[in-house]
Amino acid sequence: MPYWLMKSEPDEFSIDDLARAPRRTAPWTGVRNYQARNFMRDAMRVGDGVLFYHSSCAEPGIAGIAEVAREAYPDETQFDPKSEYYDPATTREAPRWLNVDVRFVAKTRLVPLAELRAHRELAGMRILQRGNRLSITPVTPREWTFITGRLLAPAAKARRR
DNA sequence: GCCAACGTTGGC
DNA sequence: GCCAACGTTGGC
Repeated sequence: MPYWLMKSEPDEFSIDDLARAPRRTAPWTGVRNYQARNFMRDAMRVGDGVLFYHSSCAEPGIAGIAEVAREAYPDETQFDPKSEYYDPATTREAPRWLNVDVRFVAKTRLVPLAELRAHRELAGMRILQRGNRLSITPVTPREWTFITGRLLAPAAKARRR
């Protein structure tokens, strides 16, 4: 199953906001980058795993786990002149921007960027590459397993001893 | 606030 | 289609 990392500025929409959302589900609106949009449109499927990443904040890093709850459909904010994501160039007939819905799975400890960088196993992650700015990036099954199984479950590891 | 990196725009 | 200028992202 495919896995993803999705960035959000916690001041705008945090893992806590997702946990408090009705049915713990929210539309991932505001993506205005074609590569990120295409991931949603072409590859994201219901049930895909999502690492919820907090960016542009005091403590950037992975803050929780979510899952794709609905496949891509037109992003309403592109039609709303009052929205900061308004796009006057798009139309209802041919919407340019899409969003998926994301459902809360778990809040985790904050795994800081520096910690991700410290592990060889994660060296290939898109988020760690120089100049990476994509707000949605694929995560390999290996990376997913390493992060969710090892970085996020120290208790389970301790029990095994 | 700085700055590197990258995407987009628009003139030609 | 090229490419310089400009805007944005995001860590520090």
